[in-house]
Amino acid sequence: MSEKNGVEQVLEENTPLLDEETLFVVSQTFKALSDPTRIRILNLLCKEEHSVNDIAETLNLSQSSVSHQLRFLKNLRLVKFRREGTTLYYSEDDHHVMNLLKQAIEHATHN
Amino acid sequence: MSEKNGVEQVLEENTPLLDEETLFVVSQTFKALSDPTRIRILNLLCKEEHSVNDIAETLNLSQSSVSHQLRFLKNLRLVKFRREGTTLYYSEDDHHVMNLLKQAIEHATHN
DNA sequence: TGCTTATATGAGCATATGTTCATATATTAT
DNA sequence: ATAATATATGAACATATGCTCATATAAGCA
Repeated sequence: MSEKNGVEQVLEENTPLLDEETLFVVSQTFKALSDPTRIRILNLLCKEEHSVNDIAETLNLSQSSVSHQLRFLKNLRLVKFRREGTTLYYSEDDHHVMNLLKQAIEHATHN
Repeated sequence: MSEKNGVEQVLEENTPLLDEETLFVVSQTFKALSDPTRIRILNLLCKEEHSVNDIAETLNLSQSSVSHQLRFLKNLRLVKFRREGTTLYYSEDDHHVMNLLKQAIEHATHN
């Protein structure tokens, strides 16, 4: 607080200021979870893999929109996919982030 | 997947589709955590309360920017404040959301 | 009351974001 | 090779977001 000077700031057991990279990673992670469409997609992939069209139909979204969002999630390595013919099956790829989502959903519903 | 029809969707032990309100609450929560400035502020308020100017100076942000973000966080009830003369001391007000942030920071740094 | 300090607020602006539309690419089957 | 199906992609557009600047408000003090 106001009575602290620089020396105390260093010596004290304190919450460290976050470095650029941590800040970037954390904000990116939460940004991925901050959009309703992506939340619905991740929630769907939570239990089992789904094809792009399947996701689109189940969630009433356009194929294009789903594909764009999956690219976004894939870039952050939150989802992965396997190919079977012309069909791509997407599934979750980050247990930890999925856990954050589950906690938030649990908290939002169970209250 | 594709072989499921509506009835099975209901009967099966399945990840339920999220309702509008849950979707809104969850996305709002993560949106709050998706901006570097807000993350830095919350990280600072994690341990102890801080005045607006203190936050601004510590994090090298403008007073206006901090005030705007604090209003945002206060609207979501993630922070609260107490007055002491002309000074407002802000502190955290949602242990659960703070926990999500800590987990993400932990994961980002400890990797 | 007037002055000072701390904080809040609104307008304006530049950038980011999410969607749609049209089209491209890729795989399989004929 | 051609057609059909599944998915990806880029441009365009509307809206959201976060910052700054100027100014308002609010509390304490001379």
